[in-house]
Amino acid sequence: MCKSFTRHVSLSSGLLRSFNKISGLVVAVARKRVQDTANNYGFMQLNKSFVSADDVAKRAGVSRSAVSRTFTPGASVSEETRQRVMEAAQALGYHVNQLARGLMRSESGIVCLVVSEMDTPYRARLVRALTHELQTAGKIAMLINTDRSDGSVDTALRQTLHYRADASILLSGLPDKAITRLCLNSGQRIVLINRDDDIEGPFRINLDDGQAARVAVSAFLRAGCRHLAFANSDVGTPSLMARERGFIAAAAEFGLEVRVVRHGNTVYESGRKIAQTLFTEAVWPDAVFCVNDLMAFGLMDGARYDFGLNIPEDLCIVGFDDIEQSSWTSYNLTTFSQPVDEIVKSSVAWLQSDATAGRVRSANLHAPLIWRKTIRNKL
Amino acid sequence: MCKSFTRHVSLSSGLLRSFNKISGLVVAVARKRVQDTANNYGFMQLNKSFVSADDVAKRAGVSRSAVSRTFTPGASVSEETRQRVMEAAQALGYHVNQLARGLMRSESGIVCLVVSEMDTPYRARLVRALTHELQTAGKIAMLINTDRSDGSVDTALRQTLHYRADASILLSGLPDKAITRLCLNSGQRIVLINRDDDIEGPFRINLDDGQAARVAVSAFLRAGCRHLAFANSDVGTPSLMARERGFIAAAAEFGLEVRVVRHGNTVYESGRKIAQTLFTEAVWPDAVFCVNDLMAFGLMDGARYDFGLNIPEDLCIVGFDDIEQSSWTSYNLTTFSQPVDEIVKSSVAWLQSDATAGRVRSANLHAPLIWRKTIRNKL
DNA sequence: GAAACTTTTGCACACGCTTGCAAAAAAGCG
DNA sequence: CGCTTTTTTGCAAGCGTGTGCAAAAGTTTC
Repeated sequence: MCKSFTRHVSLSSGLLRSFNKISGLVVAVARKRVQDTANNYGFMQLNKSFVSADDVAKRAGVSRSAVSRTFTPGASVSEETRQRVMEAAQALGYHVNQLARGLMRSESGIVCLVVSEMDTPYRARLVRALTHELQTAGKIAMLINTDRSDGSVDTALRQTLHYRADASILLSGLPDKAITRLCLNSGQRIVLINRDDDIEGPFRINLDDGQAARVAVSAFLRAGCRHLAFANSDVGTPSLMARERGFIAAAAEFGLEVRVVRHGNTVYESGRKIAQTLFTEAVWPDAVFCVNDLMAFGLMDGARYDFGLNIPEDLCIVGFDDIEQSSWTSYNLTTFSQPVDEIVKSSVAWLQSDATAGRVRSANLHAPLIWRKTIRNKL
Repeated sequence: MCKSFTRHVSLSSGLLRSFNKISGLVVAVARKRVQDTANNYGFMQLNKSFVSADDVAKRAGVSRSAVSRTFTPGASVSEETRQRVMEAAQALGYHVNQLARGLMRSESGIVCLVVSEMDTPYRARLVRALTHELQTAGKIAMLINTDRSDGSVDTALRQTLHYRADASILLSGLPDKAITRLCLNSGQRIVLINRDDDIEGPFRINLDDGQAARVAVSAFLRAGCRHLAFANSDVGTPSLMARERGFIAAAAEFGLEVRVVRHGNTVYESGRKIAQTLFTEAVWPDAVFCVNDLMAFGLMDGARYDFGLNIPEDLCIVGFDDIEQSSWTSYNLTTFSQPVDEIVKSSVAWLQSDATAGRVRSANLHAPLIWRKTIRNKL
């Protein structure tokens, strides 16, 4: 309200400003007094709501440009004024307003992570690694949760436009092509992780799912398994379907059929359900490739506790992701490892690469098999 | 570079703008051509890098204020102009620049989540729920990872100032008091989740750890346990220490001593290690309160696979957090449930509450015990 | 149809910052 | 010391938005 008051006083900009600051100061002191009446914070209250470069300039006795240059790497400032500015900034608790800076420069430094079900172990790990890497690259992550159903990815991408994000990284869902193009036209860069599609423009990171599936088949065969099954979710994500196709194809090369069961999401419960399906049929599988570790755990628990099977003696299992729980002794799951570090590094590297170069369009990474205890050595 | 060129052409603002737009268009087309030479995107290239309210105004034949008011809820615009504006905005792909809006209004709509080890199941769940709730409240979450060691929380809080966040929610770590005060003075609101401290100003959410510990003790006693142990990490987080103190005190009321073991972080491995410590001693505990579910799993696996114990016959266990894995059959852990929904709701509600009211300072929530299978019924 | 009132609209300034430009200061040089 | 070259500095315009104010347009009332 003191703001609106200063509005219709017609003074020179300088006078108005200092008046504004003084009245702001009064408010701050008053507010503080309510909170801790006992203490005497007289000195600390010198900063108003948010300290601006103007304030620092005034205190250091230099122009605002000097302040700006002090905080702009590579700008021309003499060592002396830089010192003075830094000192004043320190005293006042000044921080460059990135919002305003982003307004002038074309980049905001913001990168949006678009992700649903982010408490899934694999996703959580990815988000952690991404935020870390982005931070060390001088960027900051905005997290957009697309859990709710209403065309959420598109809404999310629109959000990224609101905040003028430099880039968006999609860990889940696929946007409408029109929206994608809108983002690209707005100068935004887009990274798709494990969600292959045919849109031109985004950087796509994928794993060699087919290759992994082949490795799984030969591992099962070496263990003497003959009845292969594949546990998938029924959402039909491209990378999951690629694993399924690869597995079936590789098995076919050895003249084996694959019992495919698809159910629900890629979660523990689904694996559990699939175990019930598989082991109430006439012929039981002796090897199951689970499209994801969580489903593998559900399947293992189902096999063990509902049907009394021993793993790996009666049943061999392979998962995918190598989440932390896979190394827990209760599961000790043989699984394919998501190269999280590589994914993250290549994403951020691409974001920082020269926009005009535009050579690289995608990365294909390898997921190595981590051997633990859910595939027996021999028959 | 075409930008820098327009800079030293001295034209009227209007002309300069349209020139800028045209040259931007040329660049966009050129860039696009490289990508998909086959297609003809002639029409779609009409939008330059980022569409501004000016562009929309020009196209709709109204003033820029009209555009602004159209996108400002509760502003005075006639239905007719609103229509025209919306139409133009749609056609051009206009999105309000929240950065600029945040510059004018005092609030940016940004809320920072400060968190380390965010791939921990409990933290991940909290982050997911928080981002969701913030979004439905019209705010957006910025994620700040404080994994690296260098005074990271303080650095993080400084980051939140850079982006003029309206608020920060701390899920891990505790900031220096000076920094906290700086944030508060800058008009930022702070929420501390499960990290009690004595700073005046932030909103603090805590659980009744002492009460939970008492419940655990009586549950163990009812099961006939007599040798109580407490598995803690050695980082000394306040809430963890509160659980420890509460457990010891409650046991003391029944004349029982507690064997306390502290080790490492609150992770699986630490629980595993603690099992090795406990079961290589002369007298074995028959009940262990683990400060967190992850440690409980490690301890269970250690007890089962390293020492051949049966749970709950030989050993009763209680955890804390009720993460998803606790309900998996391999563990089936009896544990205290973090009231994530309540935590999230009360945080966001406080953020939206009137700043000047300032009545509420903290919330104390209840963590109910979820009964599963790691405490036996009777002796 | 004029007066009184309400709604809508455009102008212009402000938000906090960057940056090109030209003037001022400092440094180098013969 | 004067001249040239380099570095530093302040000015002012601009980024894209919100909003008070007053003028314009529309509406009601008598």
